[in-house]
Amino acid sequence: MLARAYYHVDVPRLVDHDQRRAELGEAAIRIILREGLAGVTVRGVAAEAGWSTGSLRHYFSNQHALQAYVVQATTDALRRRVLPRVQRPRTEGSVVEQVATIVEEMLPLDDERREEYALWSAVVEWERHHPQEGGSVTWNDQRALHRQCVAALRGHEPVRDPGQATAAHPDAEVELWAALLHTFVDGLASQIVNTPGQVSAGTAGHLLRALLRAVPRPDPPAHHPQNR
Amino acid sequence: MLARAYYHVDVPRLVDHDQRRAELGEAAIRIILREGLAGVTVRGVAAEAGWSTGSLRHYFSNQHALQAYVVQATTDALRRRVLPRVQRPRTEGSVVEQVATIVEEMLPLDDERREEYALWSAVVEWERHHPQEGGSVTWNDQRALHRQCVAALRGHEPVRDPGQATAAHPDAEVELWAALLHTFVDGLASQIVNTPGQVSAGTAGHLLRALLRAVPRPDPPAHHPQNR
DNA sequence: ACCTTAATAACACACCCGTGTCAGTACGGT
DNA sequence: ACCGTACTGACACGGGTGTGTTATTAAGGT
Repeated sequence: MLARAYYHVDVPRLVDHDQRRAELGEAAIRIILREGLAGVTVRGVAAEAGWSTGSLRHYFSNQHALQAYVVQATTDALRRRVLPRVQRPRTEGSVVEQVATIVEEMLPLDDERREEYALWSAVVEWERHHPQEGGSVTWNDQRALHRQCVAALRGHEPVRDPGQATAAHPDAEVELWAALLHTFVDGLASQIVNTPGQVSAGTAGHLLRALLRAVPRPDPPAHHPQNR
Repeated sequence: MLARAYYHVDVPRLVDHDQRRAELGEAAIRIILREGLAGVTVRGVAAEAGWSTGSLRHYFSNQHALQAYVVQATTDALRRRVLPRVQRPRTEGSVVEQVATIVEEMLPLDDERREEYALWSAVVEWERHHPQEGGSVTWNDQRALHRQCVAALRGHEPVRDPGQATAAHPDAEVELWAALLHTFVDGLASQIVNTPGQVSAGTAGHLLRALLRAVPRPDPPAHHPQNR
């Protein structure tokens, strides 16, 4: 018995657990988009993946474990999808337009980004109902996007002289405007999804650019140079 | 038979239906605050009010009818509670401070306003899942608050000369800043409830006042005149 | 070739839900 | 005093859910 156990221990026999869990995650994401995170039930996910509940319970002992994994997998997938788009280098157009295109990558302006936003909202909702002592995970991503906005707003300073621009715009003020922008983006996203007929994608773009134009700059340009 | 029906028709016999429905509404509101709108079940509300499901179904034939009534009652209650606070006349402090106190009446900064915001979110969520052809009801309230912000921002113009201020600040620009403020408030509320440890009431107040100070004015004051 | 064991699937149990039905109760008009 | 009717509460049915148990299957090491 002991000798035999020595041979068999730690040998995954048939299937790749991680791959199976990934399949489950994809099925669960489809359900989240269809019915929300509350629709992620043991039976429902198993049926969506074409399994039985018993098989699913071999990989996730609890509904809680299942949902926790799905939240984690969704967060990772969103990071892989959204971050490259946000961090894509931008050189064309005015600075206002550059920052606007960065921010618009995060807004639910078309079906693809609406899906991403719905998944993101599900993750945030999960974290709100299951606060963990290690702090919020999504808030770290929020801060990453926050830093992205900071970097973009630094580019908002006079482009000719990037060396001493920090004197005109101290870090504190840039941080403040990044925080304002961050909050404004959350509000825009909230309005777009909550009042679909009232705030359209075009309206959101106009509001966003209007706010960006109001960011104080050392060099006041002509009247409407960055308009279109 | 016909003669008797003539005497009995339209005579409510024992209880006041409206009052009973109001009792139900209060019980349902307690459940919404505890478990969300999805927790408003026929059985749950009846138990919360101390009734049986059969009695409840005498007043609401469906769960849908129950929830629709609860949403309507909640909307009315919120209007009665929040609007007077928002529309309270403000004369003291700088204009930035006046507008800030107006906006802060709508933010979930303490337990009372957190409750109101939770109820409001439940109503918005209901309207998102049950769009009605008559347009959004809550959007009308949003627009009322929007107009309140417009009026407040008009006061943001030079106080000495309210007559010709409309020339310096045309209506379009005031409308734009009111919309920006409206969106910003939504984002602030969203951040406060979604990331409780990260955006405190004080942070929200600072961000709000920073944005308000950035509203362009014809008369640039001294460096930090309205700071405290 | 056999046998252990992971993997799977089916079922059972208890709970909660919406909804329908129906018998009992109490009030108000006659 | 009586009777109809609004009101009330209890139960039943069908469906869904989480979770635990158990039998069946198949693969891999010996």
